[in-house]
Amino acid sequence: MAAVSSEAKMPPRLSIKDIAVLANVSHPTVSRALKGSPLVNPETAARIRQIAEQHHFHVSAVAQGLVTRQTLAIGLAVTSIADPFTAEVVRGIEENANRHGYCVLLNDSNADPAREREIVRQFVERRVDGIIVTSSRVGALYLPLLETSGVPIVLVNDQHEGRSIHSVMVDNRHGLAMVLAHLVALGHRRIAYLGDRFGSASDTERLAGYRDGLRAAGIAFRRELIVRGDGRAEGARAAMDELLRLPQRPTAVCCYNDMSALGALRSLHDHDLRVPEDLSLTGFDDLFFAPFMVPALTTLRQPMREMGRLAMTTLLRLMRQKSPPETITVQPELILRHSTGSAR
Amino acid sequence: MAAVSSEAKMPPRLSIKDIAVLANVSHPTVSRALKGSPLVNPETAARIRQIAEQHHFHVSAVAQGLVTRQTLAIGLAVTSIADPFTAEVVRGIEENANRHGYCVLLNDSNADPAREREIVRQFVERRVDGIIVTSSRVGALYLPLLETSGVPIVLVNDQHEGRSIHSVMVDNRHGLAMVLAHLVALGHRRIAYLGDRFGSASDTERLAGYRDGLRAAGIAFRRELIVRGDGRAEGARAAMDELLRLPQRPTAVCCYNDMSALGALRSLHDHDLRVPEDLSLTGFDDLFFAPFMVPALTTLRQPMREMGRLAMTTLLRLMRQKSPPETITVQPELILRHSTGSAR
DNA sequence: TTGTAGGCGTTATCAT
DNA sequence: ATGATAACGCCTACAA
Repeated sequence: MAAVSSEAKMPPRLSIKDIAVLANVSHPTVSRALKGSPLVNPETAARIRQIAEQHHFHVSAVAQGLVTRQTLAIGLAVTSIADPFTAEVVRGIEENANRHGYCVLLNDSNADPAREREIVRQFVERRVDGIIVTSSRVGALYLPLLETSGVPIVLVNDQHEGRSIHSVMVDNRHGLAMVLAHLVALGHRRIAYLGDRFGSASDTERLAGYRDGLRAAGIAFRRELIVRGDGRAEGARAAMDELLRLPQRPTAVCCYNDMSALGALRSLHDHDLRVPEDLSLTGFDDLFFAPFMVPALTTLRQPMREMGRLAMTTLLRLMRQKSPPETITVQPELILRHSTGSAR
Repeated sequence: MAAVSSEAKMPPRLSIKDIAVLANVSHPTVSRALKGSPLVNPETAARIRQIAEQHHFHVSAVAQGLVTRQTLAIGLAVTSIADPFTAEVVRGIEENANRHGYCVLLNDSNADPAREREIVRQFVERRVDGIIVTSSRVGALYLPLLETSGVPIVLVNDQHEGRSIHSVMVDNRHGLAMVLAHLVALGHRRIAYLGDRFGSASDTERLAGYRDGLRAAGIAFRRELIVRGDGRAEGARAAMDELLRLPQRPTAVCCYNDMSALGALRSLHDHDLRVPEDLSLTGFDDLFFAPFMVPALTTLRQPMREMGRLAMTTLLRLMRQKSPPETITVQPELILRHSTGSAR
């Protein structure tokens, strides 16, 4: 019967040995020539490269990895690449990694801690030189793995309380305090916080900043002004609906992030409320759509790409030489646009 | 002077041989046990696994890759991971890849064709088992590489004219024709197209669909109703400004994509024009923010995640057995929301 | 069921 | 400047 094989006449993968015989030299020489070692005659080097090229030869990074014991690859675990915030951070990491000759192994945990652990395990199996995890809930759990495998790990926006691991994050607390100060200056006193419901550290910290702001202005904290969305538009919309059912509604609402503000704004429009005339609204992140919302959103800019770069820079240093855990905190910047105005 | 070395007492990486002596068996046995081979005594297998675990041993995927000649990794080159459309596609790919035991090597070309080529070269060097490229401008250029390296490639939304390579794409032309039909049914006759300026195939095809729609309705094509943005909000905003300077402005505007619609809407608001009362607006993609725009955007939904899955499924098949180039076309779905209404 | 031997494609360490 | 030779850590016959 006819063979079903599809590898018809797949040219048998070449190795430096093949190139070596073609060039009439030994394979170590080919190896040297191909990586531009100075200890090889320029002419023969050129000839070797010429031959390699015309045979479409590419050295095997996996063989290299085996002997050099470094793969020049880093593992990157994210909670959701479809999240614009994450995507920007990834961009910064990727860019920086590439510039330094590293490749990025991307894995999406879909916000599942168990899956996240599995991913990290796979990373060490693949012998990545370093690992970055964004918005991890289980950051601390990596410590043992880190110890035994020796693979350095850096976290971006660690969501676990109590850090004992390298990480870069934004100053959530101070950020929200700034927002509050802004709102208070506009005359607001009845200010709500539309948060997240998953008990992430960022939410906790932002809420703390909110309370700091209240305290600084001598405004009493009122439990009914705290509602919980899910960090995304749909959940925030519902949370805002809830807020609007209050006997006396707030004059300003601080959202956990821009995604939430997007959903909240939808709710306000549906209730025929005008922003900022009837109610002021703020976000956090400054995602690409913030300036295009109607009205343009006042928010806290998080230097997302820069944070990615920073994480990678930290990792590069760690891969070179390990050092004690350190958390880098970057400051958010208050971007004033048109969703906030004087209190009525 | 004190040593600066940081590799203090890094436990010397274990290999199956080490586990072998610890378990008093030969290394092939360890190898078998660790991958659950049925040809090893269950008890010894358990013992071996136990030992491996307590020593935090993880087999080296790179060594495996060297001998099995497959890395169980695929290369994924994107034009920009920060683009929400791309991010969704990546999600679908990643998800599907993982389910089948594959890892994803992500690279962002930043829309630079030269960089894209370099990335693909690096992929073959790293011996990925397959490659996916999104929105490639130079798809056809991969053909030779594909031939010589034997690495299968699948394109998502190939932007190059004349396909001779595996790819999955959306039916751009039919999509825009549907939008036109919708608008025409609402009584619009003066309909503009706000496109992209980079000569991508999607833009060309969508424009063709626009003209199809015009023709079907017996409406003459008018050059002045075609303006060019850049596929993103800012460029589209400027393009819309331009459109509004026309002596007689259109009653409806079809945007190249949702990002463009976002920018266009901003411009309309700045000109105190109401949507859809004064002007109808449509997008393409149905990104997450479309339902949250004010008014919610009527647009063509592209099954982004599904397209990613599809691309991966195709690649999986190709990695198993190569087959002649085939382009899979998916249909977009018209999502009616509130940015379109009757012509005045 | 288990062990032995050889090789996957490089780099590294010696010589020459 | 170049070559032999030995790893790197695993898998796959094949033999026992």
